[in-house]
Formats: sequence, C-alpha cells, structure tokens
Amino acid sequence: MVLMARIGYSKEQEAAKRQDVLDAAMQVFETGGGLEAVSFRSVAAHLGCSYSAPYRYFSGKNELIVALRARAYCWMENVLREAINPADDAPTQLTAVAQAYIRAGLARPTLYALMYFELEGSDLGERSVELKAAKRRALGVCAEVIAAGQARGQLPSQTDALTAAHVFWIGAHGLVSLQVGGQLVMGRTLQQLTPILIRWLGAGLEQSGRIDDVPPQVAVTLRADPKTGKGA
Amino acid sequence: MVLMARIGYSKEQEAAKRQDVLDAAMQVFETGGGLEAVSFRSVAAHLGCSYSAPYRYFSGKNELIVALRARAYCWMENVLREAINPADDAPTQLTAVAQAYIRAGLARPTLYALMYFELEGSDLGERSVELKAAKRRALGVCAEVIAAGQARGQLPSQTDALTAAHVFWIGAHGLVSLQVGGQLVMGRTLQQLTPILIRWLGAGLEQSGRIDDVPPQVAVTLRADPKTGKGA
DNA sequence: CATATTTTGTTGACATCGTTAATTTAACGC
DNA sequence: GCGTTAAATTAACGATGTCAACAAAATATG
Repeated sequence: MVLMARIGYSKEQEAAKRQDVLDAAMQVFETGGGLEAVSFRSVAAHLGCSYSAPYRYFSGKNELIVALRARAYCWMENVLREAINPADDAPTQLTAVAQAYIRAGLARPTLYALMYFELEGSDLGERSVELKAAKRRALGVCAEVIAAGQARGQLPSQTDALTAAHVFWIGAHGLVSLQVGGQLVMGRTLQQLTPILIRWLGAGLEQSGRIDDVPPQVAVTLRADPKTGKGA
Repeated sequence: MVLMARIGYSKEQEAAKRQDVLDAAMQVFETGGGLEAVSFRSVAAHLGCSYSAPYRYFSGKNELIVALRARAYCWMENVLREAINPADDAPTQLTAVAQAYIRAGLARPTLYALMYFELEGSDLGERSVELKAAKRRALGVCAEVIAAGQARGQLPSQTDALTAAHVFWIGAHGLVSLQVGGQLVMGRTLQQLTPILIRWLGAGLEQSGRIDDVPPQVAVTLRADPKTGKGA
C-alpha cells in the first residue's frame, strides 16, 4: 500500500532492458533488410521473448524507431569524428568531414535513411530530447571544425559556425539523399557533383564576409498558399 | 479463341481507369493525411469499387505509389514554371525558382515528401520511365533557366546547365527536407538559412569559371567499407 | 521466512493491411 | 443467343500494431 520509493537499481535495470531491445532491433535492421523488417514480433523473436514484451519499454513502434534513429546519428557522429585529422588546417578538415558524411551515406544507405525517417503525422521525433541531442552532437562535429578554423583565422567569421555547419549539412544531405534515392537524372553522378558542391559551398563560406551582409537579393516569403504552394 | 487485336479504344479505357484510381488515391492522400492513409482498400472505397479491383491497373502498392510520385513531380514542375518571370534576368529567375521550390515544399510537406518516397528495397521507382520523365521535366525547369542565362552571358558557362541545376536542386532539397523533418537544431531557422544557401551556391556558380577547373581539393573515394562507412 | 504488492512477461484477440485465388458478373464478337 | 474474354467481387491467408486479460517473477513489508 505504501508507494515504493523508486530506487536507482530498478531504473538501471529498465534502461538495460531498453538497450537490449534496441540491440535486437538494430540487429534485425542491419541483417534483415532495413526498417521494413523491424517489427515488434521480429525483434521479440530475435530477443527470445514474446511479441508484446517490448511494450513495457517502448510505448509503440514510433518510440522504438525514434530510439533507433538516435543510434544512427551516433553512428554518423563517430564517422565524422574519425574523419578529422587534427594536424590539418580547418578547410581541409571541413572537406574531410563533408567527404566522410557523403561516403558513409553511400556505404550504408539504409542506415543513413534511418537518421531521417519519420512516420507521417508523428511529431514524436521532433520532441524526443534523446534524438535531438544525438542530432546536435553529430552536427556539432562539423560546427566545431568551423569554429576552430574561425578562431585560428583559417575561415571567415562572418557566418557563425553553427549556421555554416547547417549549410554544409544541408548540401551533403541533399546530395546523399538524392543519390541514395536514385534521383540524379541523365547520367549526372555523385562523383561529378560532390567536388562541385563542396567547392561551391566553400566559395560561399570563404566569401561570406563580402556577400552575407548585402541586402538579401532573396526575400524569403514565409507564408504560402497551402493549395498551390505559391507565395502570397 | 482468336486473340483479339488490341485496339486503341481498349487501351484508352484502361489508361482512363488508371487515372481514375490515381485521382482517388491522390484525393485520399491529400485529405486523409498522407501516404499512411492510402491503401488499396481506402482508395477503392473512395472510388466505389471493391478493394481488389485496382489490381487490374496496378500490380501492387509500389506501382501505385510510383505513379503518385510522378504526380508530385508534376506539381513541383508547375510550381517552378509559374515562378519564372520572363522579364527577369537569369540570376533573378534562378533565385526565384529556388525560392519557389523551398516555399512549395514548406507549404505542402506531405506532398513534397511524396516526391522522394521510396519503399525500402524496391528499385521500382528507379526503373519507372514515367517517374524518371517527371523528374527530368521538373529538374529541367531549373536547367533551362541556367542554360538560357548562360546563352545570354548572364551566367558563367564553365559548369554545364544540368549539372548546375543538380547542385541547386541538391541544396534546395537538403534544406526543405531537413526543415520538414524538423532536423534543424538549436534555433537555426529556414528563414536564416535560405538566403545564405542561395547566396553561397550563387557565389559558387558565378565563380565556377575560376574554381571548377582547379585540381580537385576533394578526391572523392568511391569505395567504402560497408561496415564502418569509412573510406578504403 | 511468509505474504502482499508491484513489476514483468505471456497469451489471446481485434482491426487493418497487402496480396492471391476462386468465383461471379459484364462486355463483346459471331 | 452463345461462347469467349475482360472486369470486378468475395473469401481467405499471413503479417502487423496494439490492447486487455491473465500468469509469473521479483521485491518490499511484516
């Protein structure tokens, strides 16, 4: 009748079980052909428990997927970190990070896609602090390189590091995402586009001191007609 | 017993039915909350036929989705075409197209996502000539603007138009995709990033004559270890 | 240690989905 | 009208997400 004071032990046990479920889910994901193969039943079978047991640790499939996505971001973070040679200067490090991102996405397309997967109409991913932190850490690798380069005077400081990192992230993600999805048309290849994209973005960053403070040629219209998608 | 010579009439009828199914599917998609709501059963109900009838016109759900994706590309193509003011010069048109793309993606995120949706492990989308043509037409809008600008001497011709269009497409898609997926972190907004991205890419394009023929600072490694995602 | 309570896991069930097969209905040439 | 072909319907199968009822194990309290 007395409410038990929750002690740390139980919570650790619970977290460990959560990780076990995630391990199994990740194994199913990696061996069995992506998210399609990840079901509560397959994961439970791979784990040796009944198909409804994981519900103790995940409210539903959404939550499980969100946790898997966080793992995918951790993977990418590690890939990016390992791509940095501390002896290099910042521009070299930055291109190395961009290259590593693109290469990793190509090498493991389903794992890459997992990072960005979201069930329709679910904002669970946007609200998960765990996932948000994983994203921040991964993007942070790029931002740190830029910030360090700016501090050393090897990169212009006009654009703040995190914003610049976002722009590089945008470019790299756009490239990988289109390539993985088979969206590049008419023989344009990633091999051609990668150096151009990186050079162009690099040109923008290096010139940001000159161009970022000009009155925006582009006036971004926020509101748009939901029916046509055209601006107001 | 004699095989009936297939006459045009029958084929037209068949194509019309296909379009009817697609219309219903699109309606379900737009009113019922995205692809999740599109099932053979819901489409058939919306169409007043039985749930198995559409199998006469689509081999399975994959094929139906691929056809829907083609429609999404047509939508985007129209949006981009309407964004072009023939009186403007090429750089202005180019930024207008980029803006329109981003604005449309923001205004109709689920329809935007439909363009790039692909069931895992299915290469049906990559092989559909209909879808490929729709992609080519949409990307062609951007490529035509650049090509015309190059012909008029308003844009440098070092990078061929279609490749340059790809780079802009990559950037715009990366931006919209990250924003729609709620991936932008730590308060960076699309309103901040859009002008920067467009300016940076514009800087790259305008300077491509100077930088695109330097020995690539970035040596793209094609092969990578599938296990770690790191380069060989 | 024994019991009461909480936590954890299992089974059964339901609705939905994609898909296929068997069957019925409609259309069409002769 | 008849036979053949196309089109649509129904039934059914396996799989999935999810929940509720129930059993088992663990743990706190006396």
